[in-house]
Amino acid sequence: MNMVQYDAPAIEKKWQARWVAANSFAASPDKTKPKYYVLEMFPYPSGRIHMGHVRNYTLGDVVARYRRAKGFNVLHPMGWDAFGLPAENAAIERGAHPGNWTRDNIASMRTQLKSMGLAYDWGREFATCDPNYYQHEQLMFLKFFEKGLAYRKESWVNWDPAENTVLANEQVVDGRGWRSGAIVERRRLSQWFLKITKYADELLAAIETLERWPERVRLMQHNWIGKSEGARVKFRMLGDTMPIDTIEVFTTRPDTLFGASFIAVAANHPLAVALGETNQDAADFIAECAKLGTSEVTIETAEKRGFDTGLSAEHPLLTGKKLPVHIANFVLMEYGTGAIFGCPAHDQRDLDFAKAYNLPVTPVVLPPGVNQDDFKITREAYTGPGKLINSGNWDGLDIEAGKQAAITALEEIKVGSVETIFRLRDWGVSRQRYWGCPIPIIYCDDCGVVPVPAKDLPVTLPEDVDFSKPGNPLANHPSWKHTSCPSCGKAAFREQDTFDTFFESSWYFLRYADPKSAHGFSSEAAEYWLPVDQYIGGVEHAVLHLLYSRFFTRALSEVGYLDLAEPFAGLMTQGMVCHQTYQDRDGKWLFPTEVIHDGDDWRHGKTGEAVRAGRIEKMSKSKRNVVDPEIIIETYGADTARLFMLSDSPPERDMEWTEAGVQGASRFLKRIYRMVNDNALPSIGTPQPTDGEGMELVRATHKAIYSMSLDIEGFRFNRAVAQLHTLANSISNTKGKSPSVAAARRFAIETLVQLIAPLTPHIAEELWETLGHQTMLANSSWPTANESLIADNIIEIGVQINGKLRDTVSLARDCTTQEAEDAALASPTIVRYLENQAPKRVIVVPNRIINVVV
RNA sequence: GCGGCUGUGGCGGAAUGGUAGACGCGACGGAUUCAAAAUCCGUUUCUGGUGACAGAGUGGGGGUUCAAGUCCCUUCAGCCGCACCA
Repeated sequence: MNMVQYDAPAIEKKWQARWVAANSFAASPDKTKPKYYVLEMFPYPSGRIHMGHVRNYTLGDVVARYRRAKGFNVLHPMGWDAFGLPAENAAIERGAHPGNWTRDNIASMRTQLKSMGLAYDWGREFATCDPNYYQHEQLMFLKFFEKGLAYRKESWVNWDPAENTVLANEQVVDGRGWRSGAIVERRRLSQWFLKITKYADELLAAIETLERWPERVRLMQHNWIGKSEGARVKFRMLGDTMPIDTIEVFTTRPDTLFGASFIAVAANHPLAVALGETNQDAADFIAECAKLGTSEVTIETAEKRGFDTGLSAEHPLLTGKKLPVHIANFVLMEYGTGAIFGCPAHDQRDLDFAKAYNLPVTPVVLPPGVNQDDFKITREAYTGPGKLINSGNWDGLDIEAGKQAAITALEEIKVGSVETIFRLRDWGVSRQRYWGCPIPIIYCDDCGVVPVPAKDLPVTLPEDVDFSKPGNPLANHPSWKHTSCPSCGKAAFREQDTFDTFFESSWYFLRYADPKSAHGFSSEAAEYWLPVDQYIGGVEHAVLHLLYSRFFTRALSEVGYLDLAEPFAGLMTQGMVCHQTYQDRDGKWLFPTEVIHDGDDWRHGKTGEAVRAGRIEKMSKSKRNVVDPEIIIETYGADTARLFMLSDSPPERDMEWTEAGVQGASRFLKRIYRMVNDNALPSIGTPQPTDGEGMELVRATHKAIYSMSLDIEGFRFNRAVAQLHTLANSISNTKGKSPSVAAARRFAIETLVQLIAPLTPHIAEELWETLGHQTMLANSSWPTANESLIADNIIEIGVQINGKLRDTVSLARDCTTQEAEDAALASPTIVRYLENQAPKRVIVVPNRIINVVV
């Protein structure tokens, strides 16, 4: 027997080199072929790949290789989301230039990715920090600006007074700067915004069309956009000394207007601000609200608190009825108009507030089946359906009719109108950072905001920057910001902010379609390749990245780049890679490599001390429950790592990385390797048997092709792997030595190698070559199942009595109902159970089940 | 608080309303070996029984159906998202 060892590293290097030599995975320029665009979310070049990347890219690679084998022109690109904060941190901490640091990281991660054997078209690779990339988004921005899709306004930022810099939200920990520990202040700065709210309705409505998106992502986007339909109502202030003469409120319940018992405004509402200037008590209360707002814990437990301004407003429909005006801590300036009318009977927050401040509670909606005299609101507001009461001539209307009546009445006297508002805010894209795409704007004392002319693009980042001083290096740079006004020629300043890095990732999938284009991408290329047929990545991008990309596609269409609404036709969100955690006696986290498994106990590999094995959690550096993909690939090979990634858990669910699981995957590959190398097989093309044991193996093979194809298309990779095991078992269990069985064995083994190729491509190519083939599997087509061979002729059917399984009978497939019934009733077991009673009814579901009802 | 997802052997997980537990991991028994690793064969949902077999079983309770892990109602637990959104 020929005992060849499975040498994964050697095999993997060999085939990776051959794929490169043959340029196997370049997308074809032939646009007459049906296309398939598979995309995995491109990585931030942190320096090393982690298991999450391995899972993500393995999933994408299976899809890409499968579609290629199915005859599609596949686009499967890879690149780098290369701007971002970690590069600046490295610069500050280690003195590395962000550009060099990023490019070094890209180089090492590219090497790591290549060792995984991913079928990428590397010819399309780019990094978003390259001016060749970001210059195009500068032009896009200018076009957005022309169309009013980009604008400038004042907005709040987190300001670290110690570092003299702006912090991102995630850099603020418990109200303090993460590095300095200084208490963060809020400051107003002029910033750039993209008008995503213009598309709020469209982005919401089009969620319906995203049929191949996970329901939960669609829901999250739905909630994020947060559409509320209601009315805007004006309340006239009473008295002459008012800072403002009307308060506008937004409500989704205009039908409860007669239940209004107070008006409440946010602490930063213009009325409150005006009052705070003259009234010390009001100012104190406002200051208190501002303080509370910063900590999240207090929001959860905060009681409803208010400040009675002593002012009042008039009810718009009840002349003379006065409503007291309060400043309330639960009213948000950012939502609606920053003011509400309180209807305590039908809103829990209003009720809590009314009880705290002794305000009247008037029920105006009567639940069905309740007597009005018995209906009292005590602890809980009633928000359910019912008929209006205490509401003048609206009494008796249901809620919907009441809303209509209210709007009509308010419109008639011009104090209100229909209003729809969204939770979605415009996208603030300014970042006070160096390592990002410069915003191509010039500020001139005379001409104001002047776009950089297209001919002057790109506005590139200066390389010679100084991170030793606090603040933004772009602002500190001696010369970069100084320029002349494109319109009048006078000395002027450049915008010193850069774009949010979500800007780059909002169109990179378009760039891949045409990565060398001088215009970002050509509309012809986009028209052929887009939308992305299958997008794969983590669910953490369910809202921001995916929503911004959907917006960008629409905005780019509006300014003439392309004609497309939705960028991603199919989306798959993968689960996290988890691992058990380990702690030593002192509670210090230990790496899995430091720990050895000793019977049921864990010990420290070096000290022998007992180790506490903890929860299985998402791999994270802080808990040290990480496994380095590079070491796995060196030890077992990329194919083993890929196979294990796919084997156990469905892709959208979290998976647990275990040593036993890796070994299981490795064992299976070795088994297949032996199967090919240790079996004396007849030559290619030996005719297949038509009966006997060989025929059974042929059938099993066709079943495997059929099921495996469906499983890959349905993202059931764990089942696809199970199909491969089943086929391998069938091959092993077929013992016959006759030529016909041997021919069947060759067919089955060849097919097994073809089927496993998208999952573990290197070993598949190697074995394909061992089997005598001259061509590469990378260029071979997917096997076709002969469906007529899939169904067995004799099938085992369960026989139930009153729905309980009692026996099985063998029947010819597609036999008549009568034959099935007769066979069932002839079964000795069934006869025994029937005890001479005649069955009441016999239900026969052909080829499935027989149920005898007694 | 609101919304969503998930609960199936020791474990990961399979099951178009139709024979629950495919496939794998682990465990146990056996073969091979001087021995071990590797490999091969077998057993493995639980309870009772040597056994044929019987009973129970998909978080709990109820319902629809000839038939429910699957559909409906209800309840519990875990996870995720949003969160004073008017």
